[in-house]
Amino acid sequence: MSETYDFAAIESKWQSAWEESRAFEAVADPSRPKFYLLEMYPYPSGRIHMGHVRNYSIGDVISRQKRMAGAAVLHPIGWDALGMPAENAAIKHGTHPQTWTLDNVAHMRQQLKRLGISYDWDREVNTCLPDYYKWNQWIFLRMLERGLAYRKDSWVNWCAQCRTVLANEQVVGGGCWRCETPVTQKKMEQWFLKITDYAEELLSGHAELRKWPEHVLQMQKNWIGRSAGAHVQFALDGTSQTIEVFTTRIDTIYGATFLVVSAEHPIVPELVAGPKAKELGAWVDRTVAEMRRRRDVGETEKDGVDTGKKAVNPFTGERVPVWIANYVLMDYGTGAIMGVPAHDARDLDFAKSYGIPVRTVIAPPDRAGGRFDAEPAEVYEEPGVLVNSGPFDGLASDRAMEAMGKHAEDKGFGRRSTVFRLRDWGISRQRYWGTPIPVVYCDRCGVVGVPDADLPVELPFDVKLTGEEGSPLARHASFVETTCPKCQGPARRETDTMDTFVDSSWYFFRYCSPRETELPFRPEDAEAWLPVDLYIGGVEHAILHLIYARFFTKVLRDFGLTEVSEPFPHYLAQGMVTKDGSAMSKSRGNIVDPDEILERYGADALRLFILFASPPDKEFAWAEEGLEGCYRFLVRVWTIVHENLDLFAAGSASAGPAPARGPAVPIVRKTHQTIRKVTEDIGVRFHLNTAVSSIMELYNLAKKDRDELRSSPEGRAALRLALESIVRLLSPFAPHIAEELWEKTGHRGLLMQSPWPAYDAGLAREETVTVVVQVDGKVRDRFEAEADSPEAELEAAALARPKIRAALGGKTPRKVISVRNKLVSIVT
RNA sequence: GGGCAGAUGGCGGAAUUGGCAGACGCGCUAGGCUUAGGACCUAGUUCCUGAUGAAGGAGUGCGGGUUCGAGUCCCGCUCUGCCUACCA
Repeated sequence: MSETYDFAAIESKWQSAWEESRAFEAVADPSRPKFYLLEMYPYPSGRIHMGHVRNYSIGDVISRQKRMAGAAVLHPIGWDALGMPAENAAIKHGTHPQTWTLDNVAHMRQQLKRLGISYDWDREVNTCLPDYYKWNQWIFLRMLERGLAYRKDSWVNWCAQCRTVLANEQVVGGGCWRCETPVTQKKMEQWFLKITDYAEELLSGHAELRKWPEHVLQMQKNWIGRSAGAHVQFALDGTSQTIEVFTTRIDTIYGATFLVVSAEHPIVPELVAGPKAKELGAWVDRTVAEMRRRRDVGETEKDGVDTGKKAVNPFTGERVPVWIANYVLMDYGTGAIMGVPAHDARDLDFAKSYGIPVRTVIAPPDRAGGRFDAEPAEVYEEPGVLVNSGPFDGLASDRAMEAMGKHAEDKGFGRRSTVFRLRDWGISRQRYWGTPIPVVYCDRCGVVGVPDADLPVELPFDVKLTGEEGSPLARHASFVETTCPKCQGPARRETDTMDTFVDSSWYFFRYCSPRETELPFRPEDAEAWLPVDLYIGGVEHAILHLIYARFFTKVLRDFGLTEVSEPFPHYLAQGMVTKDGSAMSKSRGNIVDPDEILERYGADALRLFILFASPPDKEFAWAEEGLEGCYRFLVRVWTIVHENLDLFAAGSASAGPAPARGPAVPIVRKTHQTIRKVTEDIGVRFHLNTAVSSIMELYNLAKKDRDELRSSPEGRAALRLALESIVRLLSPFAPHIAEELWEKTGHRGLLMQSPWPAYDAGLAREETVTVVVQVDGKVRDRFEAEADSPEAELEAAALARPKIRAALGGKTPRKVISVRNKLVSIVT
């Protein structure tokens, strides 16, 4: 009798219906609460993968539910469309990066539509198009004007064979990915953004991010790496030079038995000068090369040379040897440290290898005043009490740091200070498929920003991409040759392009005014939608993307374009998609292609399964059997609704007031409980898996009781209510089948545009509860009691139970704990 | 080395505030329906003892602790995953 569940026909039918009625359009409406739901936009690599399906399904459930619950929802999508893979594909297949990218976008857009994700496609942005990247350039120019963008020398990976710069991921085992030539380091002038100006605020802003996962905040905190300490100058003996060190433990300075400068430190040439210059110079060259090569490989053996030079400890006047070593980083602190082997494991490691003396200056607090080992074998890194430290003896570490910092300031050889691990953001990329950095170089005027009126600086289409011979733009004469906007004389364009993280640092603003032509976005649109109410995406972007986006937001705020300081007050870090115990990836060959699943089971089943199998923030393990289970559930819902279509026939009113007695009571109660649970699970807890299971429970009860229910008018009304509720509650998860059943049951208008079901707390209330009775911690009996019965009544009832009397065996309870609606616990 | 997260049946997971451990789904078992089915329906399914039942005991990685009561809180471990890594 009932027609079969033809998901393919149903899904395309409703996708068209939604599109025709513009049901996903975001319309700001001051009379309704706004809800900006954002998922991380994808890189158009060619096909949607399961990670995307998961990310976007989670977001879609929440946005659909919010929309039904009355919010004005902004749920946009776009494409992170610039970047290296397009260029690599172009080199490999001889296509143009733009062709390749736009083809991919077209395919992936169809895939997302086929999944039924409720995006406002009118707001789609594509970062590889000039009307988007123009605004990268505009923002860059404003930063340039304020000194937030600047040039400095920096190292890049260089392949001498291909004569080109390589990105880190193009360096494979220290060699070029294409020709395996060993990669060397080359110094080039590059553009940087001054994110360090915002280091303190990026850290203090965490206070507002109460709805971020703790571990993500911790990761960002480590990345920013704030350390309070002091800068101290050591005079280089026999010269007027000083070497400045940074230390977080100035209290240990009496234990400094040597000084170490990084092999990359600018003072190195001076230090190696002298009789052994040749030998030392060679060591330095070798070490620098080694350090650069090993930069991303972990810890290496500590290696160093004694320069023979001495530095003077300003606290003690003591002359200590100056070493050059491979374990001191140039780009942290000052590139020089004081070596305190007794209280720093790395320094001790180094001192032991070279026979440098070790001197204890901090005693553990519990042994202060006692004996201490002058030449300890073990490092003591904790705070303690100063010994061997002249006038500072007896002070606790924290007090000493203050006193000694102040002493250094008073004497003028140091200062208390804070350093950050965070470094300025190098955005120059020597590649084609990126946003051209909008400056020109004029021999007369120097570095000149391109005037706003000349934006965008467009990427020339006619380029040859070979992967060799430097940047493609640098070889493109008509791009490079230009005139200076200031003096009209001949000038050269900058040929570097921007890091694609620039694009993603503000795209969520662009969604608010996607077609704006005067500004990156209209402040009033940003005001209407931002901040993003919920941001969902993989934790792999927890550091870089999320810090850069927070940085850009603060910069845009300082430009006066927005009032918002934190763009994402709520971030949901979605878990990995795995199969057979490891992450789905091409290299592991355990990919499941969403297209194939859509073909066999449809979008609703796929969405339902991916949401049901685990909570959004946990790992999700793919299992085909589980998917089949969800598919079968949809078939069962389809079937039970069809078998009871007569209940929805014209004239039969919607379920009236629930009967107070009789067989309909349990299903009515369960229905209201389910509505409550699903509403909370989606809107408050984000536990979409338990929302689905509670809908299944409601189905199971309806199924079990259906024959009995159908035998009375009250029962029929209750069954109808239950079935209708299942359809409505299911609609954010499996929207197509829900629309179809909504229509089949005689409703007019789109389900997704009808109100979210409301529950009645009174009808959801259980009349009786099961009370557990424990004797000495063991459950001995349970009984039904009226809900909210007073504790004294429960206690009396429990003590009267035959099983409990047996368990007590005549003993008198010493203590009875009674908890309303829960249990009675008897202690003898 | 540092940081973080996690560990619950055969599997994915549930238990929201310290109060019935194992919801829901998968898988499996038995039965029904069927020419047949990997479809559908019914019942069962943490483990152990118990012929079945009744009943009892054990049980949330390991070892302690707090509590009338611990998957949940505290202390100490083990293992797994992720991130980070000479950051002075």
